[in-house]
Amino acid sequence: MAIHLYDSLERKLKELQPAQPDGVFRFYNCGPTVYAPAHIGNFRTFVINDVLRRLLELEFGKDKVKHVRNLTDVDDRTIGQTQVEKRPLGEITEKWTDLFHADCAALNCLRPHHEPAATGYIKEQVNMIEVLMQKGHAYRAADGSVYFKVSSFADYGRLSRVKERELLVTDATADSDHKNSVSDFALWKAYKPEEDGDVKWPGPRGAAEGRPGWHIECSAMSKALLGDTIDLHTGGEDLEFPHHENEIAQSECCNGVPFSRHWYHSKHLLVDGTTMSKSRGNYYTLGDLTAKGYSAMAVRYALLMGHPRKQLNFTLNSLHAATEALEELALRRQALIQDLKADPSVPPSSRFNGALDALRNDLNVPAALGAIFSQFNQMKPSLGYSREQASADIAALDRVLLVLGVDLPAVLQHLADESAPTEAPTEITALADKRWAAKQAKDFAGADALRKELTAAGWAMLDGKNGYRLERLKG
RNA sequence: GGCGCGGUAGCCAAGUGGUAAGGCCGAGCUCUGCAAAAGCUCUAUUCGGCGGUUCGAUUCCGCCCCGCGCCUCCA
Repeated sequence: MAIHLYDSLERKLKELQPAQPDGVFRFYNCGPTVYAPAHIGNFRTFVINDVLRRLLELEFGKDKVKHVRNLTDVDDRTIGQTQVEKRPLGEITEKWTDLFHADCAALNCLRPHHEPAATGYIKEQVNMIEVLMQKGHAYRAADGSVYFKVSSFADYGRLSRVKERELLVTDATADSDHKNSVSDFALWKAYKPEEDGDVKWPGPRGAAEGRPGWHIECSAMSKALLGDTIDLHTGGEDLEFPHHENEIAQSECCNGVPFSRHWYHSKHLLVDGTTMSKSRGNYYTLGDLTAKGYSAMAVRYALLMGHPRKQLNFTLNSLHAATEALEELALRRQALIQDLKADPSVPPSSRFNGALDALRNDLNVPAALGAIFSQFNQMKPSLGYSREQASADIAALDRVLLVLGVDLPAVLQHLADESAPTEAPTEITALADKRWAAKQAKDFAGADALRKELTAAGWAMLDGKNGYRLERLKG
């Protein structure tokens, strides 16, 4: 079964295949703007793209996928942050890039093969703008900025059906600076000393010094790293318009060939049934969640619980469900291996092919998870489940979990860290010792009374054969 | 106003023209003095409402109600 993915441009499921004769699948995923910590909504998109990349690698081979994801390190927001923090742009973007990478690693996202930063490709962007100006698709405005002339590209609006829209004229659009038309968008922004600090580069021929507009970076970096026509371009639903619409216009007018053969947009994450916002108090970063004791792997799993093309409602409740589901999987896989002496390094069975096919079918992750559990629930060391079967089945499980990027050892590690004996205060250990003694003396009434005291004090006493463990009660 | 999406058990969430995956929560049982752990089992006659098409619709069509997202620099 081949991989089929919904194409936002043609609005139908299409098979994914590399176009180039080298058989390498080229895909570009719009990355973060590094001016603040990324939130879990951002990560839903990146995790989905990570699963897609892993699936492509399974399908075409590990060395047959080229994944590029950019870092937007110069734009209104990053520059705005230099004013807030009173630090140079580079320091700020480096700081947030580092955190982004740490979060990605914790979420078990593979590093893209290339992660170009916009400031590293100024020359390529300037070149592209110059070509667009030469071809009459762009013009210099009075202040030295350069704008793309939307009316020069007949196909404009095909992706987002923008022509069918009534553009809402906001202050931002009405304040068209020096644009000839509200639809035109900036390719190059002339330097404004009062806003831009020392952020500026020499501009395209005939333009003022300044900085690139947002959209051009993806066009230029995609061209530089993947070529004029790529196999797939992805991003969050919000990027469909104007960002991707503008990218198509720039790239196709510059290169004269189709920009991307396939477009894919994942839907946004909702939190508590509505869009995330700081004022609503439903805005989470990965750090916010891990600080509450949840594992990053559980967050990844929770972000994968819904279909990528449907808004997913994330709640602390669903994160708890994710945590429990993952632990169940990890613990039972481990128990199977131990009980049956299974060896997962054998060739995989076909047991989880249904889950894999669900992924190949438009990245239906929730269906895949359902298939995983219903199959996994049948892997019981009861009647006739042999070591050989278990080995091959677990190998198959591991393969599909690898595609999902679900790292079970990390789950077990988190579990171990969590239940590591926490230092109990001496009065608690004294109570526990007393209870243990009472129990040994078969004074069960006394033991129960002491357990109650411990519970009231917030501690659970877990009896073993030869001793006990104390665990802090949650909540 | 425009574009688009969705309403499936307490929560999250797949799905199909032929009669509802899965996870969480909850319940019962077994097993251990108790507790925990583990094991077993159960948990939507029903898919927002009303019509229509059909032998048959949650799945197709129409209308209505409700919710959500996006609409020039937010993944």
